[in-house]
Amino acid sequence: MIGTAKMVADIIDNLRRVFQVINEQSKKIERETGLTGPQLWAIKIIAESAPIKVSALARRMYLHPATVVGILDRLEGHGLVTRTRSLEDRRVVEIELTDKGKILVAQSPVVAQGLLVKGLEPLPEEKLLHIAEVLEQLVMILGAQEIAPKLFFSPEANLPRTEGCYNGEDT
Amino acid sequence: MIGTAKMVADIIDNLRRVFQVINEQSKKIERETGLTGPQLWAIKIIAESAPIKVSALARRMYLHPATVVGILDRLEGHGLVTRTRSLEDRRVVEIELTDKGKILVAQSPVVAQGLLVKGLEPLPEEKLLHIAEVLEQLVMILGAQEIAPKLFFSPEANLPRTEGCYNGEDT
DNA sequence: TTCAAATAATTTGTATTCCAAAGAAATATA
DNA sequence: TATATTTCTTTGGAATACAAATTATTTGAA
Repeated sequence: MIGTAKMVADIIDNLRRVFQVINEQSKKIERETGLTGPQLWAIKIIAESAPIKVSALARRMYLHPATVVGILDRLEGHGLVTRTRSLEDRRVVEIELTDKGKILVAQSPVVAQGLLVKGLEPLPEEKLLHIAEVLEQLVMILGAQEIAPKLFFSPEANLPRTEGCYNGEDT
Repeated sequence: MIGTAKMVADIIDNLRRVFQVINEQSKKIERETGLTGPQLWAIKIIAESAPIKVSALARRMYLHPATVVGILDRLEGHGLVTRTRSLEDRRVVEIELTDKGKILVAQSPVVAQGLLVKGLEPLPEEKLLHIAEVLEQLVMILGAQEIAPKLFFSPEANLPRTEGCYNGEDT
């Protein structure tokens, strides 16, 4: 007979393992691309949403704009992104990927997401439904239903210590 | 009819949500205790294993000893830990919690682990078994079976970029 | 129209985390 | 004893992160 306590402990242990693999994958990518976690995180968001404003990027990353400026400096230094003053509103700076940046993003593997996708796809629908249900339940337990999912391989442990200070919308 | 692709995407989204809640909880604790993530992580390990050597602590945290020295400096500055030269081997420094440190650790809530435990415990065994199976499957997919689970609220995204350099055992 | 307020990005200053490399002290081994 | 190893610390450098101040621009109100 398996006790409740033991099962709860097992569940938590396995969740930890999942997280750890994901983080390790992201480290590997860091070594391969030469970019740090936040830099990679930023460039992925830019790839998704270019052209994007500095403030919008900061919001998406849950970081202070000043922090993002530094990250952008480095990405620009690597020739991966460009900054352009908007003609419509010259206070605004629009960030885009260079060709080099696009290639890097395209090449940088999908990390643990890839591992997961590859592992999940071949499973029968029935089993997938199973897994989906369980995760949904975990999310409910954590009261996380309303939180928008973010990128995985982001250094979320480095999230800012205080609440975000930019709450507006894009555009 | 629900497509495979959609279910896979949902699963990954929900994993992200779980991940994020845990990190947010840890941020909250940071604000409450006034300690940063690594500091809290360190002090928790010290609480578990005191007295612990600097090298052992570094190993447990997967950090470079030099990094741990800095963290210890700050914890010592806050009056939370003590450093004592070992009498047996005077190269060794043994770290222990002060009373203040013990109180802090005791008070600092168990974060997302607590949320999970509280949410899981009341579920029927049957359901727990379900969840446990699914997570085990995810772990298998990620090939993470052999990885020892680590603390949750640790800034694992900040793991060292290179392989660990201390491989010995405690004691 | 003019001038104050708000907005957007940046700069400056400070703290922290992280590592590598080099150093000092103690211990172990040849 | 001489050499190597272990243990911790120091030094130096890069990146992340925020707050506060700054600059340029736009918006809005008098």
